[in-house]
Amino acid sequence: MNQLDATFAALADPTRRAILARLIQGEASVMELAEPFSMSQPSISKHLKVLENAGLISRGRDAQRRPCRLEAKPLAEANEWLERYRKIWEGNFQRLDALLGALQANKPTGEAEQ
Amino acid sequence: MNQLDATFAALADPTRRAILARLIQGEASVMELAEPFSMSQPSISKHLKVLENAGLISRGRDAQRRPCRLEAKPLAEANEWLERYRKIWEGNFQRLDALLGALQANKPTGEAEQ
DNA sequence: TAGATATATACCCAATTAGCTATATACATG
DNA sequence: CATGTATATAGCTAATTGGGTATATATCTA
Repeated sequence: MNQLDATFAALADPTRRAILARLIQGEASVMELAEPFSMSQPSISKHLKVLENAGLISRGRDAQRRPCRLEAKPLAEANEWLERYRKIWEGNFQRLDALLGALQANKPTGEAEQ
Repeated sequence: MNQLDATFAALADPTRRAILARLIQGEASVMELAEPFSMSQPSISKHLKVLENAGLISRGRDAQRRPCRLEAKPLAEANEWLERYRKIWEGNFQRLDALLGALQANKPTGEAEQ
């Protein structure tokens, strides 16, 4: 599994995304990370292992604690991959803007706009 | 499965990312999309279904063909999610820059730098 | 050294996934 | 209408995943 595979796979789980979001505020122990979830400690440890294997977190040692910290570089790579598509979605948003403009100017059509 | 789950899960596969990359150039039929891969046609159809369910492509009808086109909006959402982390990785890159600067100024340390 | 606390590992299970082959469906054309 | 072309679906399998419980390991502290 290459880096991008691992990064996107790790991000595909909401528990793992929430853990990463928490780590924006700084290091945290497994207990602290587990607290918001109604999930067993081993399950959280498993999620942390997925994140660690993907290079999205690294871990230290503080007595019994193994504090986790965010390693954002793989996220930067994922972001770069997504950047290739930016022109396209901005194009789409322009079209959406145009549609919204038309709807304001004229009567609403009631048409699905998906 | 929410939108972000579905988007990231879809992006976790290199075949699917390659298909999306191909679609930047414009619409393509299933045959055309399958051509670069040594993979059966049904397997490609399955990947396309994953992309479609994630809202990353939509499909038309042109005689027997079901042309696929890119729908980049969910990618924009994924990008927005990643933007939260930008400050952090840019911080890391600064630190890396600082390290590189130090290495240029002084002697290399030979230390592992991850 | 004997707990207590924090974390990891082993193992089980059900669901999902990614591939395959065989077959069905949709449409075009001779 | 018969055949060819494009695509989808069904059904199989092996591997992976995400959850759980029980237990092991590591470290502090009394």
